[in-house]
Amino acid sequence: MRAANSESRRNATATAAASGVSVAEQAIRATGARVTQGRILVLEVLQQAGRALTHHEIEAAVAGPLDRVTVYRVLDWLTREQIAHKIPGDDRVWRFTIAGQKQAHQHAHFQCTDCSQVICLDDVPSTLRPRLPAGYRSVGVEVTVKGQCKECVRPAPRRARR
Amino acid sequence: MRAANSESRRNATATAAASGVSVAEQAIRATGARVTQGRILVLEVLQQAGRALTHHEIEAAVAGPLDRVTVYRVLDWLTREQIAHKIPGDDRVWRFTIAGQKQAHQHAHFQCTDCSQVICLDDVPSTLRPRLPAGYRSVGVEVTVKGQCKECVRPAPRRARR
DNA sequence: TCCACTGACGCAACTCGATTGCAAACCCAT
DNA sequence: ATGGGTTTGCAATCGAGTTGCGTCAGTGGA
Repeated sequence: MRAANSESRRNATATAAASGVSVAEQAIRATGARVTQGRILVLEVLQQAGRALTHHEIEAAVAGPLDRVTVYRVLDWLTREQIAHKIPGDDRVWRFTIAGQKQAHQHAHFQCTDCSQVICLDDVPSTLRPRLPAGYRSVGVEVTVKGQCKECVRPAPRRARR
Repeated sequence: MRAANSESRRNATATAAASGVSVAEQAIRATGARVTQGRILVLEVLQQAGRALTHHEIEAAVAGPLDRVTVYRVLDWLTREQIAHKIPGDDRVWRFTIAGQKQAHQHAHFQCTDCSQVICLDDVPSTLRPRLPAGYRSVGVEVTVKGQCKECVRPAPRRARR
């Protein structure tokens, strides 16, 4: 996962390569907050992953320069800025993805019951609106599909877990 | 036999007093496994709570005789037997409810963003079936409504959290 | 370009829900 | 009642996430 990074990052950010400024950096600068190495690195990792990543995975992908706690804090900040999205899983571990634009309050995820991996699902029936008891206020709806991912459908399940 | 739930639950105490055997005990006996004090007590607590309870709340409700670890193990067993339902929350704490009959694979919860309390929602649009990537297998769908509960809608939010 | 200010970082210690190992206690079929 | 397989209680442990604090570095002004 590490080795592929710099390569694909260059591709994914063609415009950035031209301007010398990555899309990640632009997104961070747009918030008005400080643009730091940690924020750039973590955001780039998230942007390249096609799925939700755990803190562990992110830390490993960033590989080296960033402290464990810093990764936590950056992720927390990204979540507060609504650049990233924090997902609770069945293994008591947070997972993070870049937050799409449309996904604001209606979002769907798939979580594998075997390896706990989480991916985002795009097409959600946005008409979903369960009835709440009187006095309750709905802010958003999360839909999580449980099942087995492509790898885990086959005989030998991946043993990931965390 | 397992699910004598809904209506008889209200009279659980009375029934138990009359017959000497609680609905909880009956449900446990129906599994074929051992009927122990711990299992009976925990299940009764769950049956009487109208909402999802944390391990802490259950331990407190059982009040005394049961070890912390035993409560964990009983809850784990109840979940495996599908008598109870284990819900991941936004505060990294498991919550448990008695599992209804119909709710097997389609289930909805409400979780308060302020106090983290979880309640079960009954009427879920069972037509919900998001499209998965090729090779993925769906087992069930969980719908979680985020928002504020009756208490937390008002000015002063409850400070529960864990 | 330099400087000062403030927010971010790194490190270490800590929290707390949950899990595990093992001996003793318990349930229940015989 | 009894044997033996399950459960329980206790203590130790795990691990994701958090906090406190001194230092470092991005940023805006001189």
